Amino acid sequence: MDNEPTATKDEGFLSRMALNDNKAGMEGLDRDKINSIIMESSKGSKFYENELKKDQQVNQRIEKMMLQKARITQAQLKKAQAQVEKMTLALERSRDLSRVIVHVDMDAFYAAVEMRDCPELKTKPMAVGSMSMLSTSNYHARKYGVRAAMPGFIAKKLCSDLVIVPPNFDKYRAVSEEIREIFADYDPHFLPMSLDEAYLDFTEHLQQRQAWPESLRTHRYSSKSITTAEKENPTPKDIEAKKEEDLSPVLFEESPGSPPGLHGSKGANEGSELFGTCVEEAVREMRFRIEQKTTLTASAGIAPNMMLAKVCSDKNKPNGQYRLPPTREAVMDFMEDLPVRKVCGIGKVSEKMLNALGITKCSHLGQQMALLSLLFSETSCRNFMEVSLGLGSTRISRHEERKSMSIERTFKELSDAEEQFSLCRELCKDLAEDMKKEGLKGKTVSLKLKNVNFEVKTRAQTLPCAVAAEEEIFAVAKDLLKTEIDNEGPHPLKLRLMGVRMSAFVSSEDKAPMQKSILGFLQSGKPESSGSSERMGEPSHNPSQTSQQNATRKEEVFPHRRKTEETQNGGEPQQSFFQRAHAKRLQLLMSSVNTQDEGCGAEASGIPSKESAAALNKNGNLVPPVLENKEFPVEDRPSTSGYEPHSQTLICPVCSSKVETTDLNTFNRHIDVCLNVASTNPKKCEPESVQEYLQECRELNRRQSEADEEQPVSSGVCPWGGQHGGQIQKVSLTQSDSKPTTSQQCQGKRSDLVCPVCHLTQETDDLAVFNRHVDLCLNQEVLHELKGQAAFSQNPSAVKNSQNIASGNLPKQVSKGKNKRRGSPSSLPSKKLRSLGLYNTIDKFFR
DNA sequence: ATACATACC
DNA sequence: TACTGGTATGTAT
Repeated sequence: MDNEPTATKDEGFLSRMALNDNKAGMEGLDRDKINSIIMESSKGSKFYENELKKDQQVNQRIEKMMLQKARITQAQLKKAQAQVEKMTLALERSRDLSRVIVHVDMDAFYAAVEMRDCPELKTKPMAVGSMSMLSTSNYHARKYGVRAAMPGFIAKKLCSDLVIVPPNFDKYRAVSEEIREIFADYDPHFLPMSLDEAYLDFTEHLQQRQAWPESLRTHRYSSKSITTAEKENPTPKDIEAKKEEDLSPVLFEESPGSPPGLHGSKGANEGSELFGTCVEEAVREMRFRIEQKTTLTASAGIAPNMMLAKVCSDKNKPNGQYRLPPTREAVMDFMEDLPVRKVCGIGKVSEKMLNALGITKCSHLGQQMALLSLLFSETSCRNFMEVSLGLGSTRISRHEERKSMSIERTFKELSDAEEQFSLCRELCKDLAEDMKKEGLKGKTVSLKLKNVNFEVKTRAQTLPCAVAAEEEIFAVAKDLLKTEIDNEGPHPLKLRLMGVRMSAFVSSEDKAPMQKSILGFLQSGKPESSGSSERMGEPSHNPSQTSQQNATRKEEVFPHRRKTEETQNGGEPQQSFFQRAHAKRLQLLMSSVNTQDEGCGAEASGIPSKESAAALNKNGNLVPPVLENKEFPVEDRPSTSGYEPHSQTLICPVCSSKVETTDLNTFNRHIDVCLNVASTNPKKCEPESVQEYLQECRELNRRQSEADEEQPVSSGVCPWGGQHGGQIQKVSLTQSDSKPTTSQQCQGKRSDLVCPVCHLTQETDDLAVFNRHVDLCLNQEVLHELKGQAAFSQNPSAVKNSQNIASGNLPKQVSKGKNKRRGSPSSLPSKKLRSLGLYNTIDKFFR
């Protein structure tokens, strides 16, 4: 009594820790005893503590929800009710009972495979997995509460006789192939959910099946299953018996199975069985064939949609099937008492939250929709509503493209930074391998860390260009990791898991080169006159040239980007110079990052990759970070732009993405990563080369400074106004003095527009004129870079004050950085070097 | 876009 | 001794 609070807490907590007898069949277990063993085994562990913590968080979420609920007025509820009813009607109208969806699920798959291949196991409680984690258990073991996702050492406490078999995934895959062959006979478009599970649309099959002769519906008992029997000439009856003998041990004695009456060989030849034409017969036939082929049993659910089929397949598991008739009434009856937890997608947490609202059965969902609509997100609500009505997908579609690929590893305890980095590299290597296998390239790299207290952290960075190579991934991952290590201050990160994930894959078309656009741009040959109207993503209007080198490159350049731009701009180039500059940087990045054949390799477009990769580095350094400004069209820059002093979002000058931090170190690290990625190269530069190169750069920089003095740069007005030859301007959070005031922006009475490319002040108030200038600068840069010219000898003639673009242009930086990284400074044309001027940048790279 | 949580197998 | 690994998606910022 006095420890009532504790008891209460434990009570709720049990829902998290305790075994879930909800999904699998373990009725009549000594649940309390099992739970107490589980708790005993867990208590005090880091894992347990973390689970407790998570549970508290859920409780808080629930509290918050309850508070929200308390604040709901009758009027709100009434209004919500009206909407819910409308919605319900609409959903009801969409109800489609015409499809026959089947969900098939192998019984205790991994365990069953192992038992099949090792008969001694059949009589024992066993599980597949390790002392740390089990992936499946057989039905003997389940009686003890041993189940999937339970650590083996706890399972051992529940059942000391438990045999733990390490997994043989190759074997499971092979079996999976076998059953999938059968699935395909019933639905060639079946949707596999895992090795042992799939959705099938039986609708078509059933239509055809009606006309099938018996011969097509007759299936022999395979010799395989008989092999295990001792009989030489088994009769069907013997086989039935044998089946019971051989397979039942896998299952509970009280296994529902198929009704014996349905089995048998009525009307069939000896050693074979005839199946009818109805759904149930067809599904039973499929399961029969699976069993004959693999000696493993499957369970199935038959229903008008996927959600229901899934629940149904669980109903008579193991080795059974359940059909829900396709009538609204049957469906609604079925949902009536169905616990919400049974529904796919409603897990522990959702269940707990719903329970807190008194919702335990699916019918409650329907009754409480008005309330739910005020407490949950639209997506959740919609889902709840569909569930309550027994609705679900009626068409199964093969999964589209994968969205991410990842690898993670759990290990003992890793606190040494060096080891962490090398582990990280390992992961990147393996991931890169996997990516290569599927020919994927992604833009987002995520790092996942779990410390010894089981606290999980993820850190991600999105690049402007898709990458796939180990080095490219590692460049990002290692920096994310470094940031975390640094953030941990003097203490080491004590990790138990590390993972790396790639996502934001480019679609296959997008993998095609973007640099073609640069080429096309070049080839279009009229940069001056049409510079500002020739968008970066625009494909060449005269595809004539590059074809030899780019035989494989299609002229579909930058497809999705172009689409976007056209949509937004109505085909007219109305981007701000920032947008255009961004596009340009992207292109440069694309051509420099991917120095390999595929993707947007520079070589493919005829740009020597050495030079282009360098461009990246320089690029990044040249362009100082910018405070965020979402809109940014110069023409109508809102007064609330990122120029406001209080703005705290920084924009990376390299990748142009927002960096959500106010920590300048973090921000700078981000920039480092971008730069590193761009210039990724496993090889280190030789020291002499480096020295030599730096020397040259300093020299150039000196000359440049002199030149700059003749063309003073208005300081700081333009966020890109890198006055120091492109050194990265460490952003200070108090930049108010360097930002134009609102009134300046609005009144436009200023002559302080600075070209972000050439860094020269443009004496014009006319934004159109200014934009034209920037266009020309950008175009010229690209042109000259691609033509291998060292510096711009010409200036956009249309705009005054545009001479001497040399010091800060992006392409030159590209050349420089890359060369440096490649460790082949000698190959760097001195002309190019001359145009660099940014030894600080270089320095940074070499440090 | 990023971080974190939930869910499923 | 010991509580996974891979993917998708939802929620919140």
